[in-house]
Amino acid sequence: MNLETSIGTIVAEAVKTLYALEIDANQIQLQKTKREFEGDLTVVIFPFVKAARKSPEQTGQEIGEFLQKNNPLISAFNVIKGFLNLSISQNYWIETLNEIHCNPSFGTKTATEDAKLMMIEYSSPNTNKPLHLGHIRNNLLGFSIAEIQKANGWKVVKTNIVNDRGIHICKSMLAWKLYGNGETPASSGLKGDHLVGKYYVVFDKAFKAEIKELMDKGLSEDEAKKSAPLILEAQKMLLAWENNDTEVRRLWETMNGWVYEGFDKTYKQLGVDFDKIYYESETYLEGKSEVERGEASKAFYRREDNSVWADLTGDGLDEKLLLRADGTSVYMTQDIGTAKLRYNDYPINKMVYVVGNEQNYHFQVLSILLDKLGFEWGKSLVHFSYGMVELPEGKMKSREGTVVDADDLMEEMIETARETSQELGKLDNCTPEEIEAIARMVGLGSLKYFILKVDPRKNMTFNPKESIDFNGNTGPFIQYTHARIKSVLRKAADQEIDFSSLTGTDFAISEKESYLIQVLTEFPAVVRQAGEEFSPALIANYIYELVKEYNQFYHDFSILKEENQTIKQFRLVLSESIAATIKTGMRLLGIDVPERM
RNA sequence: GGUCCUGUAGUUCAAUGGAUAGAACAAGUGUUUCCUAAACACUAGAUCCGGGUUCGAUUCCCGGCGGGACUACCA
Repeated sequence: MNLETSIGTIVAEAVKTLYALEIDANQIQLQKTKREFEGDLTVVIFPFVKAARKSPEQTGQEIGEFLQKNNPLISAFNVIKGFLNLSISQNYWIETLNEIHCNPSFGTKTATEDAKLMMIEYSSPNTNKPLHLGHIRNNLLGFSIAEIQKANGWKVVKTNIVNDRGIHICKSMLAWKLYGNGETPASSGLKGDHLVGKYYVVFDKAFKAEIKELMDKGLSEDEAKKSAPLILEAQKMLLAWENNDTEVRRLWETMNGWVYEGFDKTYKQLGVDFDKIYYESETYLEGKSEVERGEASKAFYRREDNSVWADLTGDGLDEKLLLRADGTSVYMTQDIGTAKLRYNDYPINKMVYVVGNEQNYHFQVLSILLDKLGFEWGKSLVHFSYGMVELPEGKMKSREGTVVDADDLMEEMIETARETSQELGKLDNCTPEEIEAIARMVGLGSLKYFILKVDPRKNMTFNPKESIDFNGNTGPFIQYTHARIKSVLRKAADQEIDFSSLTGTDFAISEKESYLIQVLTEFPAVVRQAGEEFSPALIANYIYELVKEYNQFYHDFSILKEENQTIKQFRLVLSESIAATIKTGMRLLGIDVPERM
């Protein structure tokens, strides 16, 4: 039984005995005592004052006396206004630390044989442009959520759906064919995804020029967009693709191959991966046949122009197109097919889509459509809807060239970390490989922490110039603390001090130390909550608090110079437990922590 | 127009309905013969406006005002 439950139970007992008030133990409001007051844990008294028919102060006093008499864990108490502050005995904290220290998987669970399976879709790139800052948030959130759910005992399958077909893909193919002169990643030195992205932009420019020309000739903008030779050519190419035209298919495979090679590098650098990748080119046909099945079962209907629609007005939404008049599929069609295939492939208990909040409507509709098609899991899809990353000047727009490229950004962060390390001169006796590995850990740690510490549901601002920070509430601050603890532990090991466990428990510790243990004990609950709320930010903020507290301790107390051997051992055990928790917590965020930096 | 999200120091972020709204960066100042100063300490600075519910509201409800997203035979 943990501390909260045991205190909750005894408080419930107290109010029952004193005031004949029946209250459930987990309804008791408990909170960590604020720093400026004496105590560890606080009971909020206000809910009992009515039944007690006494002042909050008096009620608190009575409950406090009851608790102290009946629970040896409570060493002292005080009442301020309606708050009963309890001090917990030092022995409790010391023994708790020992338990934490002995538990290598503290805070996390491992999936059992019969654990439920969660599939998490994230990343979902288009093969016509390189990944940018928005994708970074998506990838980091998806990966971290997967780690967090695993730590909560789920089996997790990480999946990626690649938008590898469609008119937009044909655009870059066409531009390459027309203007590329056979350029390849090898011949140009460009990363594959960047090369293809370049031709997507080339297409857009040429297309715009054609539109302007046509408009100058008197066409309306809409007419111009529909009749520009380039777009007609792209549509022809899509049709050829759908008809398995050998030449088009070969070009498609070649260019997508370049892109995948590029994406793989980016994913690897970012430290994310997938267990199963789906491609829209392999799922869209399934979607089409599902829509046709839905039409046959009258869930959907066909219009005179031969297009297929779902009427969602009964659900408070509009009508939704599912197949175009020419029979080709749309985004929604493909997502239906992909969902079905996934449930065929895996015994999914929970399906989670990590997709930006701009697609809230899409997923609302998807869920309803799958339900209408008779899939009992349709309504249970979870859209993990996260906020956009904005730049100080507003939203990123690829066409206006204001996107922050993922590869460039990561490289920049690593370079800055490299320079900082060099300036501080702390790695002078490390090998070049070690220095490089640390620069990478710190640079990426800074970026990842910056993104993940923010509540995922909120939009966030990224300032390329100012957001790169290695001081304060940042990844490197946490990494630094870990490295510093490790350094102390190495020295202790050199001196052959045994800190494998506490040999005694009968000694006095400071408030700072017992507080640190208290913060440590919260870790499992934070991991659980982060899983329930899909929020890596909770873990990030928790670790920051732990680290900040530890740094104060480190500054004010000596570890290796402490003369009392028992206390020295205690501080080493405490430090090692904190280092382990930092490492576990950061691992849940997908951030590595170095042994030295 | 409709639906949804959002508004906290100069800036970027915190705060299960609880005590004097926390941090970090930026500004100003101090701490290194001492386990890593990428640290620690100090100073100054904020809940968009108006109602309501409550013993208590940044949080919940209603109404304004501001910002954003969606509302495509694009994905």
